[in-house]
Formats: sequence, structure tokens, C-alpha cells
Amino acid sequence: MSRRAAPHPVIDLSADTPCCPPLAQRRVPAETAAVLAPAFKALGDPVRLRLMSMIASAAGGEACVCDLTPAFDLTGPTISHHLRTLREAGLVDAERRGTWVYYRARPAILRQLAALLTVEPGTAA
Amino acid sequence: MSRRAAPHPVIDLSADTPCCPPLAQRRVPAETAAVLAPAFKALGDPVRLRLMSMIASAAGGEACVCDLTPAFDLTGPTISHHLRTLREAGLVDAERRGTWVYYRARPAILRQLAALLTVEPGTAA
DNA sequence: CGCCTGTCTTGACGTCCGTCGAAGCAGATT
DNA sequence: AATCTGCTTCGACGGACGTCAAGACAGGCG
Repeated sequence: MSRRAAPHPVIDLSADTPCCPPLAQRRVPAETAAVLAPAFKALGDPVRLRLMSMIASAAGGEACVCDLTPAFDLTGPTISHHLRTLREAGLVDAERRGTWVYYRARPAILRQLAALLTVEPGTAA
Repeated sequence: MSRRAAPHPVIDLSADTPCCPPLAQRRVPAETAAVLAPAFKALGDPVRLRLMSMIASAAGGEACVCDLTPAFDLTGPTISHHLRTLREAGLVDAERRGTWVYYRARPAILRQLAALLTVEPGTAA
């Protein structure tokens, strides 16, 4: 995808962000929050959360749009819009192979988000 | 807080939700996505992400609004609004003690969100 | 080439969100 | 009681979001 060079501010957390300590351990700096919040925001929609899960759990590590769309009661453009949101949040990558477009999860950022939310055990609910 | 019985649909994930398997392992069901997405959405704002971190990492496990507000360039009502959002997402609890209101993180849901995002190692970025 | 299928973009619409000022409520102090 | 301080709620405004229909683009196939 990404027909042109960089038409949208695609987030790249995989490299420079030093995989911040847990949110409950040290105050998240404003700059880090500004970078990470969009990723959480992208997961903050039920459709996108399911899309993310379908992509991340797909056999072969990738899922075709043609397999994702029928799982929802939404039009094609709407699914495409949500996939674009996930893409711009840096959560997935897209690749066109022939007729179909395949989406693939980016485990690095998922791990980063999970690490941020990690709470050391022993803290009662 | 919660002056009246249940004026807002405060989410309660601590008990009934069986702490779902990782998002990348099994497809998140629509119902689970509908329940969990609001929590991610609440974290999807830089101010709320910082608030959450300030509360979760506070000494004694709780933070006073009077300590949170001055950390931002926002008015009191705006901070109060964000705290209410975190509260309604089930991420924090509030308690009034005398003059001040103290917020406290709910580790259970944080752990649940972290578990959902967990990716087994070995998956290259 | 022309058409068909799959996907994305555009433009539009209604709704929700982040922010503020003003007003309200709860405790503490005097 | 009167008042002051801390926090919340209310009402409003501009901007962003989720959705769709219509159109555009890409690749395969006749």
C-alpha cells in the first residue's frame, strides 16, 4: 500500500521508542503519551479491535480483506476506512498481491502496548 | 463518587469477563470487543493516558485531583471530564475524603488489557 | 481491448469528543 | 451562617469520528 511516499503520518514505534516502562511504574511522559495514545485510540473501536484480532490471529500471519469484510455488517468502504486507521496507527501493514490486499499485524507495537499496561502481580484488584 | 446508584454504565470487567486469551491467539468475539474497546478508547487520549499513569504510579496507589490538575495546561472541568471517562471505562475508582477526591487504579482491568495484547515471543517485528 | 471483481478514495451526513466558562455541590473554616 | 476552596456538572462550540453511496483505481480474464 501507501501509493505515494508518505501521505499520512504513519507511526513508527518499532525502532526509536525505547519500549517504555510500565505505566504503573513510572509516569508516562507527555511525548510518549502523544505517540502511544493513537495506538490505543485505534483499538478503541469494537470493529477495529476485532479486525486487529482477526489479522493477528490469522493463519500464516496475514488476512485478506475479502475474508475480513464478510465478518461484519458493514460496507466495504467502512471496513477499508477502519483498516486504514489501524495502518496509520502502526498496528498493521498492508500489501497488495494480485487482486487481493493482505493485512499483517506488527507484533512489536503490540508488545510495546502490552508492556505499558503490565502491572506487577501482587496488586489486589 | 457515584452519588446515585448507577447513573452511568460503569463497566465492570473485574469479575465476569474470564480474562480473554491474547488477541493474536484467538479471534476476539464481538461481545468481548464491545466490552473491552471502551477501555482502550479511554486510554486513546494523551491526557487520559498520562492521568492513568500518574494515578497508577502514584505513591500509596492513589492520586489527588489537586495533584493531577496542575500537571496539565487544561482547566479543572476538562481534567474532571477526563477522569470521569476513565472512571466510566472501569479503569479507575474515585473516593472523596474530606476536601479532596482521590483516584485509584484498578489493576484487574489493566492486567486484562495487557493480556489481550500479549504476543508470544518469537514473532519477529 | 473491454469488462468484471476487489479494494480504496471522495464527499456527505449525523453523532460523538475535547475544551471552555459559568454555575452547582460538598466539606472545611471562621 | 457566611464564606472559601476543591471538584463536578451543565451548556455550548468547533472539530473529529463512524458510516454510507458513488465514483475511481488496479489487476485478472474474456
